[in-house]
Amino acid sequence: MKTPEELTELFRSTGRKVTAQRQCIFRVLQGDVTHPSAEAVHAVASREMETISLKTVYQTLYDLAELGEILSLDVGTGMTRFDPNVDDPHHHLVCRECGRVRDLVAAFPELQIPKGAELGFQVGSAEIVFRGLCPECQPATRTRRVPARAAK
Amino acid sequence: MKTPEELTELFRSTGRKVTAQRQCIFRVLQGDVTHPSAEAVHAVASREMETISLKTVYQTLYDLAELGEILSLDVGTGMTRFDPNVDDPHHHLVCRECGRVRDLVAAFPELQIPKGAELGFQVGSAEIVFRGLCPECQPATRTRRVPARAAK
DNA sequence: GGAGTTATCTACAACGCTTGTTGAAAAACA
DNA sequence: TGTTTTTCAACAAGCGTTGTAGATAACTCC
Repeated sequence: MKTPEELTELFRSTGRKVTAQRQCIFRVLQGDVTHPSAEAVHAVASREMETISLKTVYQTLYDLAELGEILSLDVGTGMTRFDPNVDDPHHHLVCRECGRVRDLVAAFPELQIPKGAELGFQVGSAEIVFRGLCPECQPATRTRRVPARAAK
Repeated sequence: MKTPEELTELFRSTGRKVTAQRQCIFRVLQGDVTHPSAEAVHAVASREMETISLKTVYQTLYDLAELGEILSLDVGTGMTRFDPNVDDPHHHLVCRECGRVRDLVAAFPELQIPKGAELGFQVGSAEIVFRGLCPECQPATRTRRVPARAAK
């Protein structure tokens, strides 16, 4: 995601108006690595602007996603999460206990679909969700392995 | 997923009662590869039992998922999809136009998380969603490639 | 800097998917 | 068949999200 100042420019240059609410949201997202939900963004923004409405947050997040400045994700936690990191190609780690989401910065160019298995689909991208336990939700001991198998 | 007869057994042996509605749902799911939503299952079941309620469908799907006979998936199409294929380890192809979902039967054992990139997560599984266009939604020409890169 | 134009704001209501509640009905077991 | 217990259908409500309204603020052009 660009800086709040650059986003101000970008919004203006694409015919969008720049409001205090929007700049507040830019600031909230800046450097956020928690993949907040709209509600979470709203909660933080509210600390600075008590009257900001959830609808405004949704609208601005939608605009940012349309401009390619953030990603909207559905990782199965029940609500859309937003990711300001659009520069590093990455996938996601999702805690199956608390729903915490973190970026896993890595490309997997070796991901080859076996011939014929694509069933006629014209595949454009692949998203990987790694499920497990975040540091806070882990019991005492800790091991590490990645059996890339079936879904949820 | 087991056969309707085996599911009947399984339900009884786990203290669940077997009703006509449930057996109807077993039959609807049997061999379904379209990853139907609860609504879709309900629509098909309704053709056989006009009065079957959506709630009953949800409840039965939930039971089947609990018994490990089906998988419930969230692939970002706005509603939970259900997959009776729990025997083959597989991932999913999702059409970004129509939301169609198909199984991609393949394991990717080469999916290694770079050291340190897991941020302390204890990773247990990986789900891959391949996004693209299904045969029905494709324009005339057709190419094939899999740049496994960033998310949605 | 001010008036006009246009987008955005808040507040509110409604949406789609899913789940809780209820009394009635049906399955299991004797 | 009678008794117990689960499940049923119908209804309403919950959640995250989106539509609508008039009021307000940002931008443009003078």
